[in-house]
Amino acid sequence: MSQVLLKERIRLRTPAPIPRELLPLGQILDGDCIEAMRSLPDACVDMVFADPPYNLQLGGDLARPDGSHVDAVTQAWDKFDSFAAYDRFTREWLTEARRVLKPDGSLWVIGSYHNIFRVGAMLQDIGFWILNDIVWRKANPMPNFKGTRFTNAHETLIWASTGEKAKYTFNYRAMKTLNDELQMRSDWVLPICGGPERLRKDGHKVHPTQKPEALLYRVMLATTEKGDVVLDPFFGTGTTGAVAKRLGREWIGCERDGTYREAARERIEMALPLDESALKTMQSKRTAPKVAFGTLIETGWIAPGTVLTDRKGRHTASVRADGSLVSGTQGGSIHGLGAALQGAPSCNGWTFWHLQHEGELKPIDAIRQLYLLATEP
Amino acid sequence: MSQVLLKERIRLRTPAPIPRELLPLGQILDGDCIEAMRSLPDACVDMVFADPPYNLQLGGDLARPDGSHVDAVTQAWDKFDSFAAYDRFTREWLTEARRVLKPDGSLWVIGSYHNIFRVGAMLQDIGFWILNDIVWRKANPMPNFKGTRFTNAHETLIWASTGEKAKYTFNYRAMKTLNDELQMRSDWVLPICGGPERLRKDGHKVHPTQKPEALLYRVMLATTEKGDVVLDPFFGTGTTGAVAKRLGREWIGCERDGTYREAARERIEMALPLDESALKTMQSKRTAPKVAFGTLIETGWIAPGTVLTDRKGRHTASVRADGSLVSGTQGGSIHGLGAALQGAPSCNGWTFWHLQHEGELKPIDAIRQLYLLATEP
DNA sequence: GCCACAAGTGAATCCCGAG
DNA sequence: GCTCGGGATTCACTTGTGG
Repeated sequence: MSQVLLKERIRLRTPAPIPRELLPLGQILDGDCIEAMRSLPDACVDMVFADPPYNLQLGGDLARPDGSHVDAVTQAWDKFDSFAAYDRFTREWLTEARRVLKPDGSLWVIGSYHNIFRVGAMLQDIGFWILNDIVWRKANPMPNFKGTRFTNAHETLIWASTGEKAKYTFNYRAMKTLNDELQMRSDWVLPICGGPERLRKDGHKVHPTQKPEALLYRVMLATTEKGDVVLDPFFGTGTTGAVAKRLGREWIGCERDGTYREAARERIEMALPLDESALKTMQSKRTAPKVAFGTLIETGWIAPGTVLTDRKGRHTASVRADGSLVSGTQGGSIHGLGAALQGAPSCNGWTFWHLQHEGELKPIDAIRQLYLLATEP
Repeated sequence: MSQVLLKERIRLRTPAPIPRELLPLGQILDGDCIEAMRSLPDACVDMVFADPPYNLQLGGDLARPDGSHVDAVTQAWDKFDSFAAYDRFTREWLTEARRVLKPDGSLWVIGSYHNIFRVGAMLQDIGFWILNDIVWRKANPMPNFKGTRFTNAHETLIWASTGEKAKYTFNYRAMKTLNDELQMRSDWVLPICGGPERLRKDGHKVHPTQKPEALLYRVMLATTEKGDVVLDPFFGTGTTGAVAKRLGREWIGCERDGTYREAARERIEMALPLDESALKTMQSKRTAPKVAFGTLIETGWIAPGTVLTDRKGRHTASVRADGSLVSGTQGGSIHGLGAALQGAPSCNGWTFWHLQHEGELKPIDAIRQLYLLATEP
């Protein structure tokens, strides 16, 4: 590593990235997820997707420390014990998840009303910063047979960054495209996992709570980049792995049940990765190559002296050779002058300023689009 | 009282009911809700509906893309120093709510991801038993203006009994009728409170977070009987009181803000019948299922990489992972790219684009029909 | 009166890289 | 850490205005 780069890393307190070959990519770690995660280095994964047990009877993990028998009379206290035990378990795996996450990574957890409130409160306590709660609205839920409550027709996911100020990945444009050019909302309507997707053996479900691949597809497409590493501490039959493989993401799983591990391996083996061109998604302007207004002047797409107006013709300005605008005695960048004339704190000059083009009044952003199209490789 | 009844009460440890004239029915108690609730006897109300502060923790100002200013919740009542302070507050009012609830009564709380996980965990800790979590899917939520997250399009309600073995009221039949003879689900689509229902004074909303009457209507119709007493510790402008009056329930409110109390009194006095549109909304069928093209990709009905053509095979395009299409150097949504390739101002991509399906060239709309058929409840 | 169009608004944890 | 400034970013619905 060059001295310059090394110094830069030290200055930014950014640890060197973990070499990929040191990570168990594409592997299902055997055993308890907390132990398994402890075998991973700090800050090595880009996303954690967790589908923890919902119920409070978690067997070995949640046995009382002293192994004492619970008397039926003390049932109320037992509940408190169960919640406390579940909370301890939750704190432990969330803490490990936080440790292995890169600072700019994010966490997803899915749960139902039995556990999601405890998980959500705990992850806030630990320092995660909730970005959204997402409702998976099941298109075809199981009815409430006894007619005693509302049909439980949804599950809740929490998406959280590693802290209030932390950066995170959100592929806004891809989500908007996926949702017919409307912003993707926090409620997702998706069918439950059934049909050929549902893993079965001898006519029985292999896993009781197999999640639909569509759910993981949206999660990963929204909040990871191609090549990112996704960790699933409750791997089950490997939905996370299968979708990661399809979408060109790396994955690591933890699962202590051998039957699930075996089913997951087989399944992921069969999954087909998408090819490069299909994986490309609509990119936002933020990540698109930047074009300065001055470039349009230099390259002759807009001539110096051109008169720009706002959409209503209330303000006019003239383009100068250096790409600045002048309006009366005021001058400035397309953004600065637009803001000044409106008395606004800020202004996107690209959409504020218009010009006559082919008989129509068009925002100068349209000219930029033409330029981009023409110079596209 | 007969000896038999008295013995029965003793056996069931059921205290004699509180005489109604000792309760402040139809009154808004002035002051802090915890103090106000302490003035009520034990086990005297059938339902508590609570809309506590959400502890939003908002940052600076937020502007819309057009530069206008978003009117945020900046009231002092939503400010807490820390999660710990919020938790203390939550524990106190929940404890009082539990005390004043009859054993067979139930609790409703509404919140957002900022607070609902803490409230949910706390009420479980205190001994409440969650019966359902309900998602209020807003028909018209505020968008995410900066494109940084999923549009926060829902709020969460928790419905809980006083304990695991407690009885509770659930009017199954009424809910099924309200939902066009289908079981009422845990996700409710309702518009936010606006229009003539929204209380305004001098052109400004009286309360920043007034809840729609349709929401309270469904809550009360589902989980109380006529004549039941409903307590709202965070009464605000009295949506709970207005709906209770409409539905023949008794109500008690707590509110420390005089302006809110005054507005609530006036409003409940008027007891305007729910207007036609609100009623219609409440009783309408679920919204027609809308399927985005992206959903067909996520759910595997159309694979990324699939080649689409128009009916005559003049144009071809390839499907990408986010549901966008790419044709040569051009990309876009099914509608946008269709329009661009034809040089048309607009295009219905669903009927324009076709694919080979079972040996025939079919419009992609046919696949959407198959998907709808398969996921129909 | 009606239609077309413009303007306003709702519980919101709402930018980010360069220097 | 900070500031500075370029420039990216909205959906459904209601109300008001002008013709």
